[in-house]
Amino acid sequence: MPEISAPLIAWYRRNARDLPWRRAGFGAWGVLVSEFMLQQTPVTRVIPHLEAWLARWPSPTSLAADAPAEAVRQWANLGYPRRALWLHRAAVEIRDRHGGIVPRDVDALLSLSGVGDYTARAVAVFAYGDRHPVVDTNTRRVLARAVEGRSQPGPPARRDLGAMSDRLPGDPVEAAIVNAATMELGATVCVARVPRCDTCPIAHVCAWRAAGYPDTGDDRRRQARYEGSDRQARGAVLRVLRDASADGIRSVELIADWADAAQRDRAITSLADDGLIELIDDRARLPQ
DNA sequence: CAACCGTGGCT
DNA sequence: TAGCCAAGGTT
Repeated sequence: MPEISAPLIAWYRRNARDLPWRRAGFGAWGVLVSEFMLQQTPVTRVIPHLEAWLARWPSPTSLAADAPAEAVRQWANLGYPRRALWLHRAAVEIRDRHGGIVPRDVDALLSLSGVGDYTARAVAVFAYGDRHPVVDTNTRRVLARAVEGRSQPGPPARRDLGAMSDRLPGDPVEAAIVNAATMELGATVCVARVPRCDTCPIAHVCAWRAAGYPDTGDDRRRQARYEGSDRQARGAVLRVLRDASADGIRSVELIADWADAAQRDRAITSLADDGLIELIDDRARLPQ
């Protein structure tokens, strides 16, 4: 496969979106918060929440000083609210184990709650400028097409990290740009549904294009239906408690009119198991 | 490894 | 409209 770094870097310099976390001096805490919010949530939805979050909690220690309930409430309707809980836990861990400074070491980052392979390396690379492969769903789609000649990536695998690492320049600054540019290309040009190959800076070396854009199938798992799901019930419970006072409300009044009573009970107990709500006597509330 | 975990916009 | 998709992580 020919060199793709040079055209990617040139393209990125001209076409990168102006995103808050790309501003100079945005800070490792801001990058970490942004990466939590960006897990499975579109950029356009994240930006206003990110700015409100950082205005309220400009440091890990400021967040750690508040109750988890405040994090869950501030998270609002961003989705996957356990990310709010994990981000709060990570802030406590950063305060207690790292002197309030977001760690730079990948293994230290990986040990934080809610931080996995992607987020750990994204912080190390984009906040600190170190040289690591950063592999997200965009990266995997770009590599699947440009390198493997497939229409869609397979399920995430550990070897994706090595595959990306192999094509990073040796210079950490350039490597960081290639990481960001590959993600950006996947997010804006080499998109999942209708790719814009006519404007792609690496079309001339794309294996998928060379093969005539074959439909190689899609072995990704389909998302479970949301309507009528336990997740929907959990979301409804949590929405009520976010809007309630700190005392919460009586458990029997939680989405009392939910059609499936067994599902309602499952939602409440599983949320309590997850630590997203507390059940005290006959009441339910966010975790204090 | 597969299942599970929210929410909203887009086609 | 119903399904797809989104800067993933944990169990």
